[in-house]
Amino acid sequence: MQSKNISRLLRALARQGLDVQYNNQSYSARWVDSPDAPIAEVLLPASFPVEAKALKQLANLANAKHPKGGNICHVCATPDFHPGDAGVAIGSVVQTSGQVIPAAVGSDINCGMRLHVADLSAEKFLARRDRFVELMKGDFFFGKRDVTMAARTMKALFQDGVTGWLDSMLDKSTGNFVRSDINQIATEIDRIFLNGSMSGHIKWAPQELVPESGLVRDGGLATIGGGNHFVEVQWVEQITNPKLAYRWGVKKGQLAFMIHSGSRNVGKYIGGMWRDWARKLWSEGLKYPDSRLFPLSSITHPESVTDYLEAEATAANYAFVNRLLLAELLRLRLRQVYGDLEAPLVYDLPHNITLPEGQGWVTRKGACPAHVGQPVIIPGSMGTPSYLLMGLGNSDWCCSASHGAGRLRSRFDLSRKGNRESEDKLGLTGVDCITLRAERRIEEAPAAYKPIAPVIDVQVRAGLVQVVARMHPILTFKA
DNA sequence: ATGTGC
Repeated sequence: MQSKNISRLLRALARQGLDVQYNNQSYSARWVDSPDAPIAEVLLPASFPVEAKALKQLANLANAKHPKGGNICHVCATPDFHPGDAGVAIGSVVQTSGQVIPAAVGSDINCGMRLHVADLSAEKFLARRDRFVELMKGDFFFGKRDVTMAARTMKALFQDGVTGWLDSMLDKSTGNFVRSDINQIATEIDRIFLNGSMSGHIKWAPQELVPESGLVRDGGLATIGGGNHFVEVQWVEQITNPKLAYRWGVKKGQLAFMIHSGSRNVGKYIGGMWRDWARKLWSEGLKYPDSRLFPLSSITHPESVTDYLEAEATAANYAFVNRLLLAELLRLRLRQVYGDLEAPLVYDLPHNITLPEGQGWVTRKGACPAHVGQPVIIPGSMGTPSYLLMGLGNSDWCCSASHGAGRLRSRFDLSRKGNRESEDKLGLTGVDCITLRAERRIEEAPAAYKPIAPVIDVQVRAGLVQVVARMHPILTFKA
């Protein structure tokens, strides 16, 4: 089944010291001169292209054992596998003990997905689409927003995520939330991974966002962000597992609202800070790794690992609240345009995060946790379906699933060549995408991504996930 | 990923 191109690629990699084999829907990769490193595996259909850069990055990750303590236990990658800018491939999952690798998460801390549904037909939605778009434009059309928030609320959300934010919205004298719509948010907390609350600390947050008292002007909360991030209105076109779908509140014909966003500038700030610190900690008589991956050892520097995890959690908390507030904007406008709709949360889960699992940690970069029975949300693109699935907790793949279809063509390639390609060739025919930046529509066109169906299919066949429902895009908002 | 950039 392998094409000549792939065979040629594997031979070229072998000459560079990277042993890559393909069988049974997966590549295995290992640097020949590192026989003790675990063999990295990539789940990928034979018909899909694979890039040398991404394979090298994954083998480097398997090679990122801390020389003075710590272990790489397991490295794998999901079918949305493609090269990353910072030396770690998107779709990588690494299980470690005695060490964590800040670069394996990077800057986009707690990038994740959130899904709501509403009892509203596509027909009724489209009848007032223009009014809805007009209102959402006002909400979304700026990369920055000036949210004015009490400093104590900001502090609470950095330290405790959604729980902290809810606590700060409580009127202590009456025991009620300051606004009645917050009641619904509180009842939905069990539908957020880790309840949207991790152990963070304000000392890791950008200083200007955590004054002692007063008000904070924040430009990141309740904004979508760039790249592949979006807010999308979809239609539930197929239910594959009715029992689970009903249990999770999803029905055929409903409208779905999907949010893909992360920790914005906070993750950039904290991720960048720790990328630099990990490198500095490394310079204590150790040879610099060529891969630019600098693991922190919990054996030689235990405080560095607890500090990093606390810092990562601080950004993760911000991301959970960011998605929550984006969803509240959506619900507000839906109610304004379509009347009293509940639009309940189905699930919110991170796909860029380090979690304690097994004897150590699992770091996923562009990969969803997919533990047994857990809801998993995998978006396609603005012109192709997205999926709601259930995790099967497959330990061969570190209990993970892909976070999307995976990029096929770079943003740069599309901004340079895409503008000269036809709408049809870009897969944009019939796509309703609202964005102020025309190039975003090109860079994020369906042709930028792998076809989602085989990506889902290979994960179902390999026993990572089970499909619960499929949603078709109606309207996409890009920043 | 980031109001970015070969």
